[in-house]
Amino acid sequence: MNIELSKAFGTVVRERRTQLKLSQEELAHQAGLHRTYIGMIERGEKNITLENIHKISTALKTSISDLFIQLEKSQS
Amino acid sequence: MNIELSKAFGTVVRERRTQLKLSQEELAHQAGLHRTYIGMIERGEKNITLENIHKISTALKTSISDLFIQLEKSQS
DNA sequence: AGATATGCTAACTATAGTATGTAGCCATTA
DNA sequence: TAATGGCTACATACTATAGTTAGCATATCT
Repeated sequence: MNIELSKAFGTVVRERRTQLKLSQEELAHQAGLHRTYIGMIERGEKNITLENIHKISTALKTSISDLFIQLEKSQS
Repeated sequence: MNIELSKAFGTVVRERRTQLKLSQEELAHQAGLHRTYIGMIERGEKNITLENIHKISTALKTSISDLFIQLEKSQS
């Protein structure tokens, strides 16, 4: 599993979540996921699937493409 | 599993692959994945993970964000 | 101290990932 | 006509790991 990519994705999620002043628990609830799972994603410990990427992007009130634009920006 | 989203993603992959005049087998080889797995992805039968999204986008000589921009364009 | 937020471990179960084999379609060539 | 090769669909089946949860620790507030 590509740890770097998952970590970068987790960082983007965390940045967006804190911008919205949401706790992990609040984001988890919005996305229909568990609190500890959101923590794992933000720490890059899981290789997230497309369905959950979508749930999280929706809960963060943005699009999947926007999250990856942010991610790719941070890589360059 | 959100079948619609996976199907839409598969369609984007297939369009891009055929544009590049690659067979499923050639794309699979470029991405380090199996031939039949690419078929499943294109048909939307699997909830693909971030790591494999990345492998496929690289093999398709594009970025993850670009694939989802295409996907979101097709949805609207 | 009590409340809130997050990290981390450990388990379980659901399913993604990998692969083999078969069959079908559509060209091209004999 | 039929035979061959390239490409893809589909049906299993196995094994690796994503997804889900509970519990406890740590840290930072008021």
